[in-house]
Amino acid sequence: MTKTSDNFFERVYAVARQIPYGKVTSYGAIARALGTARSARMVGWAMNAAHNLEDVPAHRVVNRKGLLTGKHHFDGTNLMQQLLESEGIVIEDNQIIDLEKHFWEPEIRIYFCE
DNA sequence: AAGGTGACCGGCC
DNA sequence: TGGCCGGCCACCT
Repeated sequence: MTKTSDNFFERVYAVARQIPYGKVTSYGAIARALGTARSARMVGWAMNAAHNLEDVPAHRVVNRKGLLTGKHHFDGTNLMQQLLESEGIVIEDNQIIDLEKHFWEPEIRIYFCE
C-alpha cells in the first residue's frame, strides 16, 4: 500500500476488475493503460497474484494472440476456457475465436488520475 | 545486493 | 501467425 510496487499491482487489479462480462483483454493492453507498455510481462506477474483474488477475473486476460497462456496456472487445465465459454466466448485449441469481437481495451485516463 | 525469472510484445525470416 | 530472438520491468530468493 505504502510501497509503490503495491500501487502497481493495485492498478493491474483495478484494470482487470473493470473488464466487462463476456469481454477479454491482453496483458499489453493493460500495461499500456498503466503507462508501462513495456512491462507487459509484469502485468502477467501481477495477474499471478491477482488470480488469487476473486475480485480479479484473470481468466478474461489473455495474450495478444488470444491464446489462453495462463490457463495452466488455474486450478484445472481447462478451467479458464470453461469460464470464458460461459461468458459466450468461443475458444478453440486454447485460442479465442473472434478475439477482436470480444476484445476490450481499458480506459487509460482513469489510471493517470492519481 | 545481485542474479534469475516470467500468464509478454514486437520485429524479422 | 508459424517460429526465434531481444528487450523490458518489477518480483523473488
